Amino acid sequence: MDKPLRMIAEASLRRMPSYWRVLDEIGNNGQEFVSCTEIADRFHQDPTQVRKDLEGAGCEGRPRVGFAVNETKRCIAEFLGWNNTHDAFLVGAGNLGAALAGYEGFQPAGLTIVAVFDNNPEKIGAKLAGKPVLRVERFRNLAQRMHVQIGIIAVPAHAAQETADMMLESGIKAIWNFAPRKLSSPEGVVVENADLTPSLASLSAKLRMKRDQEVE
Amino acid sequence: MDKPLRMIAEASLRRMPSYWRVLDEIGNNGQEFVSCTEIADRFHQDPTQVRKDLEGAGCEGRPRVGFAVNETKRCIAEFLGWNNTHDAFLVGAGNLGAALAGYEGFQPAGLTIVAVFDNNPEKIGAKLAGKPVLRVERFRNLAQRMHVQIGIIAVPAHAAQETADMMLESGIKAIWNFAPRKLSSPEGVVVENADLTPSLASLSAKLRMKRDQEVE
DNA sequence: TAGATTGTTAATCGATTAACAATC
DNA sequence: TAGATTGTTAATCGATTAACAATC
Repeated sequence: MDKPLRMIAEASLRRMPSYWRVLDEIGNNGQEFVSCTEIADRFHQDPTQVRKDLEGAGCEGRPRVGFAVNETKRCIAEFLGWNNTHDAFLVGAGNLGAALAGYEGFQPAGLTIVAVFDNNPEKIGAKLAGKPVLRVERFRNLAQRMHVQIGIIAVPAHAAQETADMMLESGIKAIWNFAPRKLSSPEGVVVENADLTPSLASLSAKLRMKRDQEVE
Repeated sequence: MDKPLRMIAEASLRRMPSYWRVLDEIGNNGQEFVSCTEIADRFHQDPTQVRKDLEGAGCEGRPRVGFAVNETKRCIAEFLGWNNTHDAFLVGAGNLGAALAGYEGFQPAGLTIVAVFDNNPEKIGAKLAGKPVLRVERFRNLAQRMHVQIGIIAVPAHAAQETADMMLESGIKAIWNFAPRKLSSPEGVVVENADLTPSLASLSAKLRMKRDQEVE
């Protein structure tokens, strides 16, 4: 707010939730202050990196004392935009959609999936994790009326791009894409890919390398 | 196999599945050769990076002609360990577990979830996406008998570490962790975190920055 | 004051990008 | 041959890590 919004590194940004979680745990133990070293130790990470990351988020500590646990939690949440609650629409009522609709871990982030959309008549009208499943044709109208800004894509890969296009036409500002496909989208729209395939590739390649080493 | 196994960058590794997918598409169009530039254009990426990545995976192209589509697909699959099929055990039969058990996108990677484990008596004995749900106490014995090397964690955060410990005692060599918590594990074990929180943090922080900019 | 920890600047490291030579 | 594209080495860029000054 008072500080100029410097561009912070993507990698740094992605470490923030871990910091938040550690602070949450430490706070629940009744501890009021914590040093970067203590935070870093929990992940076998460099204390300097923690300090830099927190600085980037605009959090301030006190020399000799450390960072105030609750204040720093608030600061991270503020930085990540987790203090404003976000309503989101989810498209795709399959297995993955069901998991996302029912997942409770998004709560600290203030993310609430308020409705699910699908084009399968058998699913429409039912509930998914307590949320109504609606005809995908209703997305646009409802998104505009409710000022929903986040769209979550959990459809098969071949339908991902058209779903994204539809979302953008509906005024969606940010897309969280779980389909294994890169989306093309206009400049200025926030697109975050949550495709699991890179993670699986890393796992299996490392497992293979390990095996190859053992054979040698 | 013939080449020394150089350490390849993590980021490069994670780009491999996209290359494989593009090659798959191009191959299905009947095209036999493809240049790095053509691959790169699909992601608005640098052609040099594609070339470097493929080189790192041990794939070879032909000057003036490009990379042979099918050969390069095979090369990437080989590099990622996708030619050997992997059986995996999944622990946690909740929403997320159901999504993973039913997800078909793991097939190109040769990953098959053969059994699901849980400690909730109501779930045990049922099927999840066609796979049997078993008592978690049976994990160890079955894993050793079936030589299963990959364990997938889809339990709540507070149970993640004990699940990991149990897996490692059972001889599991690689853990794919979907719980939002870093795991501590001995050197040499492959642990890949698929926690969604960093992805969500990136999304919401960027959305907030965008909004802040518009206000100015 | 002394000492611990932050804040900040400098050095290192690695990944990405650019340049150019090799090749079919 | 000429030209397109690979293969490879060099330059740039950015992120991580180290060093040290500032501060309570």
